[in-house]
Order: sequence, then structure tokens, then C-alpha cells
Amino acid sequence: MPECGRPLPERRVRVSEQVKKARRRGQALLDAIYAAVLAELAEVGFRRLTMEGIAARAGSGRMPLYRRWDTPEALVLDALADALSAGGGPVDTGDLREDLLVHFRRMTEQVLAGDLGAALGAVVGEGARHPELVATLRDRLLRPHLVAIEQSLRRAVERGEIGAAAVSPEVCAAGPALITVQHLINGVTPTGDELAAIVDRLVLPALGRPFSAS
Amino acid sequence: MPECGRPLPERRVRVSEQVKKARRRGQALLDAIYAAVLAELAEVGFRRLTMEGIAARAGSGRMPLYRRWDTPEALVLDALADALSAGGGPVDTGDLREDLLVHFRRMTEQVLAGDLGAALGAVVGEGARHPELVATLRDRLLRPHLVAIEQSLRRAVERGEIGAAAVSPEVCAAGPALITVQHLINGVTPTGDELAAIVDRLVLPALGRPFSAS
DNA sequence: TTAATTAGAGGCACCAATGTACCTAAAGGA
DNA sequence: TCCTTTAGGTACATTGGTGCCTCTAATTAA
Repeated sequence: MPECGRPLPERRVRVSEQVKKARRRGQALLDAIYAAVLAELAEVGFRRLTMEGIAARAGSGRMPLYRRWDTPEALVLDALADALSAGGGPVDTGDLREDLLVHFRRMTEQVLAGDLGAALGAVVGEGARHPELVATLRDRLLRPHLVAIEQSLRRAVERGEIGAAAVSPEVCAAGPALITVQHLINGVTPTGDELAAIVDRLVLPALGRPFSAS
Repeated sequence: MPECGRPLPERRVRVSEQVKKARRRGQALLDAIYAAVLAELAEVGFRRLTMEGIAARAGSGRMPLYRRWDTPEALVLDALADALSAGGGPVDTGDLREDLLVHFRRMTEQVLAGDLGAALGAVVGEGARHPELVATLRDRLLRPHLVAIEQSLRRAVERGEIGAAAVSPEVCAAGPALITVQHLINGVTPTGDELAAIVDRLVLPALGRPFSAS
């Protein structure tokens, strides 16, 4: 309703609410914009993503957006890179199974955390036309997890928990792939039990520790 | 340039090319439209998908489209369901490893076949807003593969190749998940060697047949 | 404090796609 | 064969986003 409280007669109309939102600039504004991008992606998807919608959600105008980014895609790229810059610390519980569970839980939480989770799907869909977007996703989200998992496996080899020959890219990628597919195709968050099932019935058996229904 | 070749003065202008394309109806038209939808999805993506573009690519007008479908999404749904109605026959080579390779090759070829492959990614991206789309994908593409793989595993159990306890949903889904992620995130077609690696280093080991570099 | 910067808000012309309407003629069934 | 259906083409008003413009005032650096 654009006419709520129509402009008062006198010029230099004060904005209806004196309690105007503080004007942001620099990083504070960037943070608001990035958050708006993810929220907008999550809510309306890449298909209906517009500069206008982002600006409105960020409580800003379109000018600050056009000034910085030529296209919504470029903006999404920066927002993604920003959101994915977290990256948790190393995992080393001393137990392979526990390590794997930590990795998978981390990935689940990171992938499915609020708007980011929904935004990821939207980005994947445009991968064919915007390789940079999906490359960012791969390099800053998937790859770090794979590297971390491989490290855990190597430590387990050193501890003698598993044989060195069993470690392979395929085994490292299996868990994240299942979680990703579950998220993208089935649209659900794997529960703790499901993560445990991945570890106990797929990854550990593939590493030479047969599953035994305890 | 809307004015290219502006309307000739006389009315009842004959279409410039006498060699008019034969007018299609019924299934022939539907096929052309469905093909156009997938091609359009693959080329411009869901983001830029328009009725206009689909009609133009199908060499048709928008009327036949609007007459049948309210939204591009509804049209995509039908096109997807149509494209995914193939479904190969049962797989039973008598050898577990060979069965798995056949399954994975089939899935690779089906998922990556031309326009359909690119279209799938586009559809996944809008999954959050159009559950029917991704449900179609899941029910007509992913699930049949999982069921078929499980059958192959059960036959292997009966043959005594593997133990019954090793068969689990996670093991069945591992291969398809890796292939899917490879396609969606890495944007590449798994080669035959990579499919073999998935079988030999992940699935078979998880089923109790440790990998041994021959 | 002053000056430079720039966010927030509004306006505007442009363009692409929408959704509808109409007309013609081709296809297929009677 | 006639006749019903409906595809192909065109036109049109409407909508919504774009990209740019301007003005004001809040913020920050000097």
C-alpha cells in the first residue's frame, strides 16, 4: 500500500515515521544486502530474483546495488562467497566414526542453515550458465569438506583403524554426496540417525569395517 | 528490431516464405513443444524461461501454449514427465559388478542426455518453490534407479556374492548420489573409468568386497 | 567543524513478456 | 466431401523490472 499516509501538503515532508532506520554504509550495508540476497533467493528463487526485490528486502534503494553490481548474478556471487567464508576448524576426535559424524553434522548444518540452504539449490540450477557461481560453491563449500574428511581418514590410517588402500576420493565424497542429494532432490534435512546410517552402513563398511547390527 | 520488414501495404499478406512449415497438431505438436521446453531450459535456464521463447523455439505461437498451460512451470512439469517416461528394462547380467556398471552407465546416459541433462539442473534449483517438479524428478528418475539397484543387490545376495546385512538404502543410493553431484556441482559427465571407480572403491567395498588394486 | 561521500527515496522512459483477442487456414473426423 | 477443431500469425494493453537520473540528508573523513 504505497499511499498509506499520503504525502503531507508542505514540502520537505518528514518521513512518516520519525523513527527512521539508521542509514548504513560500508560493511553494515553490505551485510544487509548479502542477507537480503540469500533471503530473496530462498523465498522467490533465482527465477524471480530482481534487483528491486533485493533492494526492497534490504531496506535500501536500487542505486547502491547498481553502483556496485552490474547484474543480479554478480551480486549473488559476492553474497555466496561471503556466506561461505566461514569454514570450521579441523576435526580430530581421535576416533574415525566420531570424526565422520562431526564432518557430516557440520555439513548438514552449514548446507541447511536457514536461507543459505535454499539459496544453494537455486544457485546450482543456474550452474550451466553461470559456472562461477557453482565454482564458488564447489571451492568454498564442497571441497573444504572433502579435504577435511580425507584428513580424518588419513589420521585413521596412521592410527591403524583402517587400511591405506581403502581411502579413495569416492569414499570421501560419498557422504557429502548423499547429504547433498538428500537436500537438493528430497528437500529434507538428514537427521542425526540418517547421518549415522551413512557412516555405519556405507562409509565405514567401504573402509573395511563391515556393518554389524549391534 | 520489431520493424524488420515492415508490413506490406496490401492486406492479406501472404507469408513471405511460401514454403510454410506443415501445421502440426496433437501429439506431433506436443512433442515439438516438449522438446522446445527442454532445449530452452538447457539454453537459457529456468531464470529466463518464457512462454514466448518456448513458442518461438517450437516454431509455434503462444496461443497453443496458453490454451494448455497456465504457467511455464506447469508446462515444464509435463515436459519433464514426458521426457522421463522412458525407464529401461530390468538389469540381470548374473554378476554384481557388471550389474552395477550397467545401472550407473544407464543413469549417466539418461541424466546427461542432451538437453534433458541441463534441464534437470534448472529444475532442481526451483525445487523449494515447485515441489511437484522435483517430485517428478525423484519419482520418475531417481527412485526407479534405486529400486533397480536394490534388486540387483538382492539377487547378488541370493547368489551368495554378498551378505544380506550389507544391503542398505545408503549403499544403493551412494552411486546415484555421486553421479548426481558430479553432474550438478562439477558439471561433468563421469567417464567409464570414474563409474568403475565408484563401483570398485565404494560400492563393492561397502558390500564386503574390499578393494584390491589388481 | 567543514567537506566529501553516498545512502535512501522518488521519478521516468524503455523494454520484454504477459495474457487476451481476433482472424485465417490447415488438419482430421463425420 | 463438408465441417469442426485448432494451429499459426498478428495486434494490443498491461505489467513489472531495468537502468539511469535527481535531490536530500546522514555519515564519515579531513
